[in-house]
Amino acid sequence: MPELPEVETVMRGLMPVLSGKILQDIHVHRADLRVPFPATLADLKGRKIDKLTRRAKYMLLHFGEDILVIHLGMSGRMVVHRDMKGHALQKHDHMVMVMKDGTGAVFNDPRRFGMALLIKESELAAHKSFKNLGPEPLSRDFDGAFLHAVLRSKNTPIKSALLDQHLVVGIGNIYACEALFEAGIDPRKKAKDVTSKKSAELAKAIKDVLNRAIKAGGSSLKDYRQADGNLGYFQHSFKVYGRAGVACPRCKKDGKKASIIQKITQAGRSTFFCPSCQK
DNA sequence: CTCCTGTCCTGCCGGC
DNA sequence: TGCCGGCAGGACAGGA
Repeated sequence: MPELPEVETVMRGLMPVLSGKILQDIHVHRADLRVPFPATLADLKGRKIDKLTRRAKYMLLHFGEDILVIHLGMSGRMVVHRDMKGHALQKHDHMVMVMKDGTGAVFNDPRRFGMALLIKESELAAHKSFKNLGPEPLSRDFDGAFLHAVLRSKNTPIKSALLDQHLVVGIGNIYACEALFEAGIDPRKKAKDVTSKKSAELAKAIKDVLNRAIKAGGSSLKDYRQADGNLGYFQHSFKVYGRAGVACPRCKKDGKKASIIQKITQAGRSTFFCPSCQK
């Protein structure tokens, strides 16, 4: 679920409740996620959260040198509460953070694909989850020239390449489909065959689609929620994702007979695209 | 090495 | 209504 825009939205929602605050208590109710919670989370009690940052789809809560890294996996949520005293534990609430001022945040994850890691700031860059990550797509490091350069050696379909966090981070199944539609690129095209010109268009489409999604507060596909519990709105803007069988909005706009959005499987994941607009 | 498949887990939806 | 198969936003190990 959570791709870059959703993680960014959640992090922004957590900031006013967690940043600069003292963590009074942290309870783990269920530690056996797919990656088990570290046993040392309790060491964070009494410590201050200096700041929250994001890298790829990871949220980083900085407790001085110690960083609590949270990944939401497929179904994870972080929900803030203005008053933790009144919070009754919900199903799949695996970790609860209570701040000294009575506010708090709850990590809830039905499928338990999410994770929490405790990493020293000095060891973050060398950590296996971080050391091979590509650039942030919204940074200046990421542009058409960079994208073209990393795609050149890839024999895999462009859609699959966009999901590879070693090339560029933060793009998941939804935004890969949406960006390829926006750039007019066939998801089945080999990454190495994407031209320099098309790479530039794709880089721009990725930035645009991610920025628009962040502005909308993330998508609300299925049960995604912002940190305040509200739904995001970007799902209403999907042009192709989840729209198999529906008329392509671009074909339709051009007044011609609209093509129908197709759904195919690539590398075990669903891909949605317009067979006419995407070449 | 590169690339794809399967797997982890629960919930939900559609079909029968 | 109830059961069951299929599918879901991510990441990574393992095999070809």
